Amino acid sequence: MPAAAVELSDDETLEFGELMRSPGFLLRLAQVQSFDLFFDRLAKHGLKPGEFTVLWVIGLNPGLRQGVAARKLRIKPAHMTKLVQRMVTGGYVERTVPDTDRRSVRLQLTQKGEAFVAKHRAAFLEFHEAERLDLSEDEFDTLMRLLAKLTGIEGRET
Amino acid sequence: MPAAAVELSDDETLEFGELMRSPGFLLRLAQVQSFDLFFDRLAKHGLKPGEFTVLWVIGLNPGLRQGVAARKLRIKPAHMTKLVQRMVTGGYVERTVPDTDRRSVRLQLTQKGEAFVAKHRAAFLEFHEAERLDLSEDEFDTLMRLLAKLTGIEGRET
DNA sequence: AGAAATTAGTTTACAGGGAAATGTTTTCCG
DNA sequence: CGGAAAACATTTCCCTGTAAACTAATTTCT
Repeated sequence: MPAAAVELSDDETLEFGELMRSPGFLLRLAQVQSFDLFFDRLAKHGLKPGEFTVLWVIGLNPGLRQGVAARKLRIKPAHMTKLVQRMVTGGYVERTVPDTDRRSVRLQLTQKGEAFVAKHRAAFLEFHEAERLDLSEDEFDTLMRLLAKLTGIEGRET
Repeated sequence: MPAAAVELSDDETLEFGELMRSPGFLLRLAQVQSFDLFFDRLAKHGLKPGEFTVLWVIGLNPGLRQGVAARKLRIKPAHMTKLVQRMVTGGYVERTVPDTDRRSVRLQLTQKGEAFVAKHRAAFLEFHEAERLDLSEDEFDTLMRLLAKLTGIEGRET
């Protein structure tokens, strides 16, 4: 073998090159990490990120149309159907078909659903803090703002 | 019906509440969006984000150990095995089991693999720009920096 | 009004990725 | 040295989420 073995990455340090400028790549990494953390912290409460998010949003927007929720939360309609079915079966959500447009479905929390959200609200909010990892408060705010802008999301008021 | 119908979200505007401060939520939204854009732009080149990323990284780190790649790219070992198998079958990647440690597997691109990466490099880099959407250059840089910090990633030099 | 097109949600059939168990090879340590 | 434990990758099985086709209701066009 020649004198200098090819710059071999036998250690744990990797060259990423332009990947470090790739939003898609970094976003995926960050999201997977955040997901793992979520399970570490909240799985014991019986929370799954998608399901709890949907309950949360229905709670804040009673009478929400199922399709609107799917679009805004970027959940595919087919999947949303299953999610909602599970939540209805579990007794957390109620479906209503309004007379004005009988194609659509409106969602609202049952009392059990309200109670569930209320019960886990604190753990959920606290988790946001954990996710900051070692970002300063400013950095965290900036990150939230940029992600919101990137996704074109806009909540009402706060 | 009573005078003021419950604050009904029959329109398309949604209240997210504290979700707007949830990294996990915003990261997922951003990542799904980025993914969709990737397919819009690059599916015609036959590129899938995961696969191309792996090829890219192997190209930059010849002799990379499969397990290290899995850890760094946050791909589960089981999935990495399948990915690599496909790429070996396709003739893009070569696997070598070194004599010094016959448990491990080292990866490198074949000529075909090199050619493939070279061919699509431009489209891939250009895509990063598209992903900026309407972020300014400063905002984009900041976002990349914060995501890198959040994930604790570090490439060698730039 | 009545056919055509659009919108909403569901069903079915399938692919992608994950957890757990397995088969090897290597390291640790008495 | 030799057996236990660890490291690495693969295989098997399962679950989540997706695409595509479908049913039902509503709107549009003439």
